Amino acid sequence: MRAKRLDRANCCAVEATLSVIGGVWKPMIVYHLLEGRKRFMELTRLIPSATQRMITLQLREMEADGLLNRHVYAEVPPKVEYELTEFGASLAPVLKTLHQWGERYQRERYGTEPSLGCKRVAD
Amino acid sequence: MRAKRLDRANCCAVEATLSVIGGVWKPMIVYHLLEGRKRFMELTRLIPSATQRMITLQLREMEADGLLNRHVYAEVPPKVEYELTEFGASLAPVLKTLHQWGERYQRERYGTEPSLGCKRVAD
DNA sequence: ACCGTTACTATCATTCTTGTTGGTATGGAA
DNA sequence: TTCCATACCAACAAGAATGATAGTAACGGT
Repeated sequence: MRAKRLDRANCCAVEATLSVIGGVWKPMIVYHLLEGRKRFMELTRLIPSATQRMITLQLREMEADGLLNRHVYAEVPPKVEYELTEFGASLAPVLKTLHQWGERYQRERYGTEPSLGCKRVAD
Repeated sequence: MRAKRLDRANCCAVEATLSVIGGVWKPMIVYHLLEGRKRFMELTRLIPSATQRMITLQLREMEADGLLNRHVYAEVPPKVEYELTEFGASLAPVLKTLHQWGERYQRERYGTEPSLGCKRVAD
């Protein structure tokens, strides 16, 4: 990823995309948010392999990239919801492409059957 | 990328693909090899921002993933050529998809014109 | 009165990734 | 004869990403 010293504006467009959805969690976050807006805690429960800290950091970056909006409710305990923008939702076909190639890779290299649970992406 | 502790065989297919072409250099290597087989030194000159060490490491991983073949000539000074497999070449449409989304991202977020030099991917 | 809940932030420790440097063998050029 | 070129590898250093842990405020439930 090395997002730090990458010039997103002028690098190759392929790199730009990878800097936006590369990594392990951003695709998962997008995937879950394609279902609808979700609270922070919901996301952490949907992605138990990620720490809260990571989810927070990824959400911040995605917000800065215009992929999602943050809806803060002035309540206690706090309530914050995240929702994909139209732009963020436009990643769906990109994820689909990545998913299809990945399935071929897993089949040819490992003889693995595609894992379930990515229905929104696979369709 | 954190390739280390990722189970490529059983993880989500999206992750699998990202583990194979994620990062800054693998897409560039694939891109240049789509033009035809190339020697090691050619690649380092085509991708001057990467150190030789990185190119070597990336090539090794890509070979292990079945994306390319290594042709070693028993000569001195050494001569080694790298060539995409059919499987590796099947990444072209994936790169294209990433490239197209990246262009939109750069246009909408930064008003940047698409950078030249990715013709083989852009078509 | 006490505890759990939420959506974080801040700090440190650990692990991963990348860079830097130096070395190798030998044939051909200068 | 000395130097360069090639395709690396090994060792160490620096830098970046991630994990673990603790803390916050105020409300509802027991």
